[in-house]
Amino acid sequence: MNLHARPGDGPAQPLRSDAERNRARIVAAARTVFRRDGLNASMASVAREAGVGIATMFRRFPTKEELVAAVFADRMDAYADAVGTALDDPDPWHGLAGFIETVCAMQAADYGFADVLTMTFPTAKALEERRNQAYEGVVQLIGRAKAAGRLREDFTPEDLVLVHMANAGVVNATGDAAPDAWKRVVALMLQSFQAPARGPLPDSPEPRALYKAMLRASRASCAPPEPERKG
Amino acid sequence: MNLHARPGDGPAQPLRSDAERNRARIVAAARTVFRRDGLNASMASVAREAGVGIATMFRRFPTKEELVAAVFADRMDAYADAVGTALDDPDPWHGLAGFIETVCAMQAADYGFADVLTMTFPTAKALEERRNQAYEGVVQLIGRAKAAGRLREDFTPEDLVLVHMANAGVVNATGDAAPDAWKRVVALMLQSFQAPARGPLPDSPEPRALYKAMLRASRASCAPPEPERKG
DNA sequence: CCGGAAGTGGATAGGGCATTCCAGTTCGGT
DNA sequence: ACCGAACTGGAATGCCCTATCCACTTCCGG
Repeated sequence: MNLHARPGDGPAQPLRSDAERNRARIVAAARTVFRRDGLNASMASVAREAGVGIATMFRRFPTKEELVAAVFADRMDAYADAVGTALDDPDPWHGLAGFIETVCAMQAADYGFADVLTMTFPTAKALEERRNQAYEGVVQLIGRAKAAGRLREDFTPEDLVLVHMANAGVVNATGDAAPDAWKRVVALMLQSFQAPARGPLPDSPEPRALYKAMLRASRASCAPPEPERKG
Repeated sequence: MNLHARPGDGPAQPLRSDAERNRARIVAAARTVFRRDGLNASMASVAREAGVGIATMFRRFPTKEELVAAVFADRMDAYADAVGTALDDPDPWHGLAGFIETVCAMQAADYGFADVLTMTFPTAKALEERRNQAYEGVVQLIGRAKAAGRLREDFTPEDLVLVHMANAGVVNATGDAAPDAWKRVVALMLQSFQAPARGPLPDSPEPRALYKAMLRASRASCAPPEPERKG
């Protein structure tokens, strides 16, 4: 699971042992905090949780995006793996449905990841690469499920993102007061994905528009309060 | 539309004319700000938008909940009215579907209202009364649509709240980058609500649990940052 | 075991937000 | 026109957040 992989993961000279230790503590703390509070958690709160000075945070992770990338690398791996598993399923519909359920469960278990799936982080190369990799798998999966006549013909890959957004909404709103509510919503969506379609749908959003939306959201989380606009 | 109705709307002696004018400006400003930024907008930003001193805000609306109640009174009226319209429809399924579309459109047009529909504000009597009134209408509507054999039998009133939460998630995530994405999600959900059901669903959340969730959310928006928990 | 590079945390600047206080202003009945 | 009550805005307090700086500490190769 690449526990020691760092963003650049490259030639940059290795950290001194104590620095490496602190780095790990920071990532672990961030994992906890993001899971609990979502991506809106502050850098400061992560530093506190890690028991480390604020400066240490910023030296190691100058931007929240880098921290997010480090924290969710393994979740993204699991996400990509889940697509692989789905592709291995001899029944493509069963594979797709299982994949969607699995991923939504991951969102329910980690508020931070719920957010991550509705955003895009252009500078987090490794993360986005995994996402694209998963995307390609999903496209295949969709094609096969349609070919098998189990998935409605007008289903698009963008619909998957919409599912993530809707699920994030339910998960965030219900919290642990109704921890299983998302399952019902996801089941409902899955049923309407089945072929034959019960009716036409409004157009799927343009991929570019959706990308813009995801970008906007990540910027809102990772570089917040602008000077405040005036009338 | 009760433009001049105030929360208590009662015997409390009338405001001085200048105070009343400021009050109106505050409510108008809050309407604008909440619509644009959702309920997380700060009291301070509303005061700025209104061009009024901060103290004036707090004297008139000591809690954000009261401001929210004043601002969304008319939206809640429209919400209740929409149920009435739906009940007048000779085709109960058509009525229900139209209602859901209408309300989700209201959410898309007003981020603040999108939030309001996923929260509950115990002290805002008028608001909650309207909500309950709408709720009763919805229960009837559901009954009729089931009786007409058009709505799946396991549909519950709580599902409507889940729709609001999911829709809020989509609306918030897409913003104006993909302003119509919600329509597709809502259409999908509607199709899966149709009878006959395509399969069983996980249980609907308990009404009490859902209430707790909605309460939690409103508290998060109206009385935020607790001291920060420690490890 | 020693010295410099690497690393550390606290202090600090700069900004936002909620909330309270108060000296000055405006309203409106007489 | 007057005067007290009602009302006003800004200043002050206290907290949290991002980001940077810097004097001090720790590591580790020679």
